[in-house]
Amino acid sequence: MSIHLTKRELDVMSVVWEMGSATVGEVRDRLTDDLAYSTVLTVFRTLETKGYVRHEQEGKAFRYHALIQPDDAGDSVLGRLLNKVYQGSREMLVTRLVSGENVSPEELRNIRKMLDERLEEMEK
Amino acid sequence: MSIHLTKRELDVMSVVWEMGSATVGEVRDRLTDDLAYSTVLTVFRTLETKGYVRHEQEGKAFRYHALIQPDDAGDSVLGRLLNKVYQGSREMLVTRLVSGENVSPEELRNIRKMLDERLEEMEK
DNA sequence: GATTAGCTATTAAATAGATAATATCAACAA
DNA sequence: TTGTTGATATTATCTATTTAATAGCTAATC
Repeated sequence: MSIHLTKRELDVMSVVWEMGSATVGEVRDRLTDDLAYSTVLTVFRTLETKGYVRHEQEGKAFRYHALIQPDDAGDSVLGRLLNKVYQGSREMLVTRLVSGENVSPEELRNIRKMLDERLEEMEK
Repeated sequence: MSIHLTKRELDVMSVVWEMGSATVGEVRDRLTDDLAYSTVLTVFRTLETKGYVRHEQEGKAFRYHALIQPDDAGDSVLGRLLNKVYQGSREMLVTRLVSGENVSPEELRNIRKMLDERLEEMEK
């Protein structure tokens, strides 16, 4: 059972992940698109129905907490991207990922270091 | 203007990219889901309307060719994944990408090599 | 010339997703 | 008590997406 989030659901989950938890109002304030209060509420309710968030009362408002982690939501997207767009080649995917202008050498070195560590791990 | 493909559109484009070009029947045969001929045709027609493929007559059938490349379609997904799921951290994304069991050391080394080359390129 | 095979074209309909108006409710203030 | 405020709950609407039935066309075949 892989996790599927629609575009809007991802927008909302993203804020929840970033903030740790969030209310409808907080999410609404952070979204670039200007959505109605009830719109954001509706998204939260479907997320709750799907079991991806839970809420607790906080004053008169609800505070929502994530029940899934970013990786859980990312895997299905990443898998589809890898297979359908990059024909299963992780190298092609990463090549594209680091091909932009605004990618710093530090970031590249960090990624390389991570790979080194993972390779060492594998050879044990 | 970023390119957006729906799930089904991506399924179809994926076959076209892989084969170089494809007819409705060829795509239909390669999809894991068993769709009606007219269903695949409809997807091709919307892809053509959007300007993502063109067709030429081949015998009595149409042969479709891609007018967009995998990278073009991948960028919007990759960007959203990077920002909404991994909070902009390419390292986190790549870490997850290479964390599966079925990732070979060769693939990791190839990715590392690609990063080396890119780093050298940047320092020039 | 009628039939069949293999297509494309047209049209319809069901489902999913996005958006928000309006109703309701509870707490606090006047 | 009676608004007013700031939430949630309900309900509706619109658009996008997916799927496919069926109609129509053309070339080969009987």
